Order: sequence, then structure tokens, then C-alpha cells
Amino acid sequence: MLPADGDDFVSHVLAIVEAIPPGRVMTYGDVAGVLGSRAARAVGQTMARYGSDRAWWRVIRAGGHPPAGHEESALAHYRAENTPLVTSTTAAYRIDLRAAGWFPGSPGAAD
DNA sequence: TGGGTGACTAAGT
DNA sequence: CACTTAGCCACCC
Repeated sequence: MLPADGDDFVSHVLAIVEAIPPGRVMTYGDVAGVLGSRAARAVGQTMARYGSDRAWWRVIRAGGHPPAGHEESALAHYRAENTPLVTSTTAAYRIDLRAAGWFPGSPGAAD
């Protein structure tokens, strides 16, 4: 059973991910920051283990890049939710953090 | 209890 | 602009 009923770091991470509205994204560092920690890696670890049942694609890296190794799967979700993307001419796509970036307490205030 | 690990980040080359 | 190095912190076995 998922530890979502506890007060663990994991449970808080999952709760934040659930709070991210469709079409919006948060960086690992921001999620950790909400928890009062800089454990961006721990957030990724938690997502890797328990995020499979959550909107893991709404949590991305600081540079706007999708989760390593899951870029294809994430892209399908972004297109399905109309997430603001930035198509680079040379490299792979990335998320438009300026438009899609979201934070608890800032409802719809992307601009 | 302790060591190794990773869906990370920022800075340097 | 792309790749490498070092620092981070919580989780798992």
C-alpha cells in the first residue's frame, strides 16, 4: 500500500503532485522547496517508486526537461493536457516553465 | 545502523 | 549549446 496515508516525505510529495492542475508543471526542486527541503533527488526517487499512480509527468527538471528516460511518455501527456511546450530547433522538446510553471498558492497566476 | 543509490541542480569545460 | 564534475538529501535494503 502506498504510504500516502502517512506524514512521510513521500506522502507530502505525492500530495503536492496531486495538487498540480492539468496543463501545469512543477520542478523537483520546487516540490522539495514546498516541503522545506532541497532534496530534489529524493523527490525523483519517490516519484520513481510511488509516482507511477500519480501525474508524475507534471513534475519536471529545473531546466524544463521532462523526467530522464520518460520523455516520450511524458510528451503524450503534455499534448493531451495542452501543457505549454517549447520546441527546440536542435534538441528535444522542453516545458515552458514561464507559462506552465505552477506553485501552491498561486492558482492560475502563471503570468 | 550504515552504505549505496538516484525520474536532481548548478557550475565548469 | 552539449557534456562532465561535484554536491545534495531522503529512501531502500
